[in-house]
Order: sequence, then C-alpha cells, then structure tokens
Amino acid sequence: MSKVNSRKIRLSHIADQAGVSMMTVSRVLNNQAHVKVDTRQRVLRVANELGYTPHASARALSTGKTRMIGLVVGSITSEYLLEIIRGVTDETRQLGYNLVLITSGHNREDELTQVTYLMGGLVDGILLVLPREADRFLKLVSNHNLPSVIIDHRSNEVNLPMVRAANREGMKEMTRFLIQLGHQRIGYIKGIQGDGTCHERLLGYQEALAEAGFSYFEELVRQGDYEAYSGEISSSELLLMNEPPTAIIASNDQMAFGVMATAHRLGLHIPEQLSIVGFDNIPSSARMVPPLTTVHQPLYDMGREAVRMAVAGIEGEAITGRVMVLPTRLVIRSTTGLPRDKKTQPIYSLPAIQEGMES
Amino acid sequence: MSKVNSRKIRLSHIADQAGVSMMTVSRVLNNQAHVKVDTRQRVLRVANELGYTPHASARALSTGKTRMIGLVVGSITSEYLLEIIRGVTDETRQLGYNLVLITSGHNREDELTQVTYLMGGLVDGILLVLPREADRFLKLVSNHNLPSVIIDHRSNEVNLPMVRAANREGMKEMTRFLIQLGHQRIGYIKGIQGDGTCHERLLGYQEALAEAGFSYFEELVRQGDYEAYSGEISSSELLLMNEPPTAIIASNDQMAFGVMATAHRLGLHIPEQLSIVGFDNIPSSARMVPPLTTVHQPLYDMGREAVRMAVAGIEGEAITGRVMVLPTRLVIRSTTGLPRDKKTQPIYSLPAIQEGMES
DNA sequence: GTGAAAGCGCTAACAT
DNA sequence: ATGTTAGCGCTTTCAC
Repeated sequence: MSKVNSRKIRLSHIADQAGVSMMTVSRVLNNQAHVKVDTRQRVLRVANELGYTPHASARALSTGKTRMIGLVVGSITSEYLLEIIRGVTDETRQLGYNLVLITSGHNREDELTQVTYLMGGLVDGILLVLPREADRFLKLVSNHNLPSVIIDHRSNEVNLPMVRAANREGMKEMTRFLIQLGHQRIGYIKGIQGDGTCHERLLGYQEALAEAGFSYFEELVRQGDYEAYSGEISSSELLLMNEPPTAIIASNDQMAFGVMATAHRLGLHIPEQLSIVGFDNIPSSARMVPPLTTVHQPLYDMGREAVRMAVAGIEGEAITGRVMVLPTRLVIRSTTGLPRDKKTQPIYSLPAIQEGMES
Repeated sequence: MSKVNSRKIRLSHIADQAGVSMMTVSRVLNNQAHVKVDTRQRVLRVANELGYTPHASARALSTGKTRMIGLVVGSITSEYLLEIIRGVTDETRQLGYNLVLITSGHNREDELTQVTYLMGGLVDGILLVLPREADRFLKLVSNHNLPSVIIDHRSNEVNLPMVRAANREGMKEMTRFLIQLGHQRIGYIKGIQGDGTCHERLLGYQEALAEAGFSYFEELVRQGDYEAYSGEISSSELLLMNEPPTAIIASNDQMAFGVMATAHRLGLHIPEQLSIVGFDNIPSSARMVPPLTTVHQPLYDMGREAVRMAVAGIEGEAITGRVMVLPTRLVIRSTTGLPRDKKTQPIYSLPAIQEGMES
C-alpha cells in the first residue's frame, strides 16, 4: 500500500471536522437528498475550508465508473482531427466527463495490446476515429463490452454505433454543382480504401455522373491517401492526360491543397483553367489562395454527437447498431468556375448555395 | 458498492486458474523478481488465455499513481496547439503514461474549481498551456503539490518549471533579418499582454532596432490578440499611417495571415510592396500564397520536453524552478524581400539561413 | 520464491 | 436524516 500522503485532505478529515460520518459527507458532496440543510451547509463549509478534492481513483473503484471517455485516433496530424477533438472535449466537459486521448500509433500488434490494456477500466466509453487498418480495432473493441462509438467511418462488418456525415449525398451534390457549371470531364481523387467513407463519396460522384447521363471513366479516378502529397501526384497524372479533366474533385481538403499546388506549378489559373474542390472544410481551406470550394463536413458536431451516444450507452441505453448521419453542405468559394473553352456556355440551374467564409 | 461485473477477468481468477496466490500473479504481471521461471510462464499463459486486463482504478488506488498526465489548455483552436498535443501524446505514450486533455474553457470561477477538482487524484502531473488569465491558474496549481510544467509562457511570479522557446532571440534574429534587407520602418503586432512570451518577443524586436541604431516608435507597435482578425485590423491601421511601415512583424502566424489578408485587400504585392513575417511556423504557414516567412518555434519538442520534465517530477526529482529554453530558427519563405523604393540598395550581410518547406 | 493480511479512499446497501 | 458495514481490485508489508 502506498505511504499515506499526510497533506492530502480525505473524506474522513471532513467527517471529523464537521462532526458527522463519512457517509453524510459523501452524500453532501454528491448532492444526494436526505441531508438536513444545516448539516449540508456545515459539511460544505468545512470541505471548502480544507480545500478538499475527491480522489478520482477511489471513487472509480467504488462506483465502477471512471467518468472518463477515451478517444482513440491513429495519430494527431490534421486540422480534421482538431475539429473532432474540439467537439469531443466540449461535450465531454458538458456532460461531466473527462477525455483521455489515445493515439494508436502505427497500429502494430503491441500497440493494439496497448490500447486493449487502456480499455481495461480506464474509461467508461470509447470513441474511435479509425486508423488505417480499422478491422482489427473494430473486432477488438466489439469484444470488450464497453460502449463504443465509431466516428466518420462506415462498416458493415461490425454492429457498433456510428456517427458520420452524409458523404454520398455531399459528394453527389458537389459533383452535380460542377456538372451544372458545364464540366464534363471531372477528375476524382479517392481516399484510403478500407475506411468506408471513401467508398461512399465515390458513389456520390458516380451517381451524379449517371444522373447527368455521363459515363464513368476509370482513367479519371485516381487513388490517393488523404495527404496533400498524394493530391499533388494524382492531379499531375490527371492533368498530363491527352484529354485532361476541366475539374478535379479531391475527396478531402488536404489532397485538394495538393491539387492546387500542382496547378500552381503547371501555371494553371484557378478556376479559369481548372476547377478544384475538396471535402471537409477544414479551417485552412478558407485561407487558401484562392479560397477552396469544398463540402462542409460537420466534424465538430460529429464529435459532440459521438460523445452523447457513448454516454447514453454508459447510462444503460442500448446503442448497438445505432447510426447517426449528419448533413453536409456545399461551401462555394473561389476555386470553381466555368470550364475552360466553355466560358460562353449558359449555366442552367445553379442550386441555392450559401457562401461560407467561417474562419 | 458496485454490482460485480461477472464478465470481467480479475487477478483472482488468474490466481485460481494458475494455482497460485494473487500476489504471485501481481508480481508476474509487474515484472518483479523472485518468481520461479515456470510459475511465471504458467501465470502469463493463463492471463493471456483469459484475456486479462488490469483494472486501472484499483491499481491507482493502491499505488497512489494513476499514470496519467493532464494537459490543460484554454480551448482547442489552433494548429499551434495541435503541434504541442502531438509532442505530448508521443512522449506520454513512450513513457507509459496516458493523456487527459482538459479544456479550462473561458476560465470563469467555477471552471477553475472544475480544474482543481480534476487535479485531485486524477492525474500524476499537469502540463499547462496557459489560457488568457494565467495568474489564478498558476496560483491554483502551485498550491497543489502535483508536479506541474508550464509550456510556452514566462512568469516571474511563480516558481513552476517551464518549457519555452527562445522568443527574444528568435524575434531579434528575424527583426535583424528585415533590417539587413533594408527595412527601416518595421511595424509590430503584439500578442496578448499577460502571457510573458509576448513581452519577450517585443524585447527581441526592440533590441534588434537598438542594435541597428534605429529609434523605437510606439506608433509602429499595435496590440493584437494572436487571432487572425486582430492582425487584419492592426495592419490596416499601420498601413494607413502617413508614413506606413515597409515590413510588418506579427508575433504569431495567425496574425500574419490577417496581415496578408489586409495586404491583399489593399492590393499590395507581397513582398514587393510589403514584407510580412510571423512567428510559430504552424503547418499552414507553408501553404500560404506566398508562403510565409516566420520564426520556427519547436512546439512539438516543447510538448515532449514538458512531459519529460513532469515525469521526472513524478518520479521524485526536484523540478521546481527548472526552466528549459529551446532554440528557434528562421524560416525564410516568400513574404519577405527588399523594401519598396529600396530595390537598388545593396544587401550587406545576410545571415546563413535555411529554407524550410516542411509541409 | 510464495502467501496471508491489511488497506488505499470511497460509496452501495442496509441499518437505525 | 444519519451511521455502520462491507467491499470495489489491486499492491504493500511482512511472514514463511
């Protein structure tokens, strides 16, 4: 057992000072009923004077609840994650929980074990922003019966609750917007295969093409990895084709930044010679020159909702299989315009769109 | 007491299965000596089969250590913080700790209490990236005798250990660089007064001016708040003066972004008509058009070092008053050049400078 | 090398 | 409205 920390104030000290039992003190500090008003006052006063702070571990051991929620992320890199974290911290705070931030790193075997370890009694619930190889994580998590919520991912393999955006609809709308501007050859840069949302966005792109009666050309679709550099590479390939696209859709903003860099390098004017769009609407996208047209994904709200769902689970609700899909919205800025050689062609019907410079 | 979770594997289960006492199991799992090799093997095998994960709260209660470190931040907003968080998570992970992310919010009275509460037994050590009104926090923290480390702040009022960058030197070097380019009227946008580093950076600016034999003009120095918008406002004021500066130093990158926006709005070419520099070197600064010249502050490393220092304190070292100052370095990109009307003037001695496009 | 007993600080359950 | 008892799951101490 540990050496007694003589400085630290305990429940028993308050009990002694106030002339009541520990139990009464406990009741007072937990705002429970059945305590006489003046007893309560006295206890509170003493607790305050002594500067008492409850001992989290002891309480956790006794109640079986840590009042902590774990957020598991692959690595801390992008603003994308920052938005989610903001939402998560705000909501955990509001609901009286604390956030444990866990990076799963590069997901080697021992790191899985590490995360498993953490889940043992450390947190009451888990939020997952999935790393590359999601499957093993999902299996691991579904084995534990901790309330767990997946953020921004789609999986048919596990039955865990999820919070995500309307990826398909958002991308469909954006593709439709480009088509309405007059674009007919639209390049597309995919994200990472296994993450589910990648596929959804591609579907949206395909549906919008089909709707307009356009063919789907494999050659216009490139594989990216959500990093700026892959956007740079993929767009180079696309733009050096015999018949290059007049618009390029990157399936996240970071890759769109890469496309912008390529366009800059090739001396292409944006949007006169090339339209570019992203997905996410991270803060930087508004600061780009020119500011990036993109699909806003409500990452902050997704973070908040995920926490709510997890807490619901912690409090006993059955959340298994629950899926929450939040709407996206187009943010039309300045990287999109009429296709080159089409400057005179009429625009038929632009959807009602709101400009958003929320930086 | 809580209802017994029948599913969860306990130490006692392993003890039963392996035919030893709990104590032996405990020893094995904590890698302690004095256990026969085959006993150890057997225990490990059983633990593995049963999928045992230790109960964090119980262990914490018993040892008096939670193996968690709290990171207190005002609010999750900027990339600035993201870099620090990256460093902190990487190092906590490496040292076998977990990170609890605590937002102090807008620092009203009850939120102070909230944070105090959290410090009671929840974490073994605390890292502080200070919110606006730092003083009360500092007092609060120094009252508790938890190992605490302050990141990117300077204070003479408390004796807590600190990790920060060489703000004065960095800013001095940058100002000197502008002077060497030929700039004589250099505007300066300050950060938030009370945070200490703000003052240091201003000192660097002043020293470089004095060194060059220039006067310090109050009118060239404006009050900002580290947000882009204040950079926009302050630079407007500066540029509308009778004799506007030919260069503007923003004491962080976000404000420099605001200055760039203003320059853009006024139709000023960068850097031909106005040189702009920032401080921090957050990832976005490399993506600006043109890419921002700035002072690199090793935020990631500061996060790591802060963790190391806190852990040293947790392990019993005396860290009070320890101060670690990490070097900065100039990152010369494309927002700086010769002052207007000075295009023909020779540049005397440019310091050896490395270009950094680390995006 | 191993085990038994005691206790970390708190709260649930059952008194009164 | 308040107190007593027992125990959360683990580790420390001390005995063997």
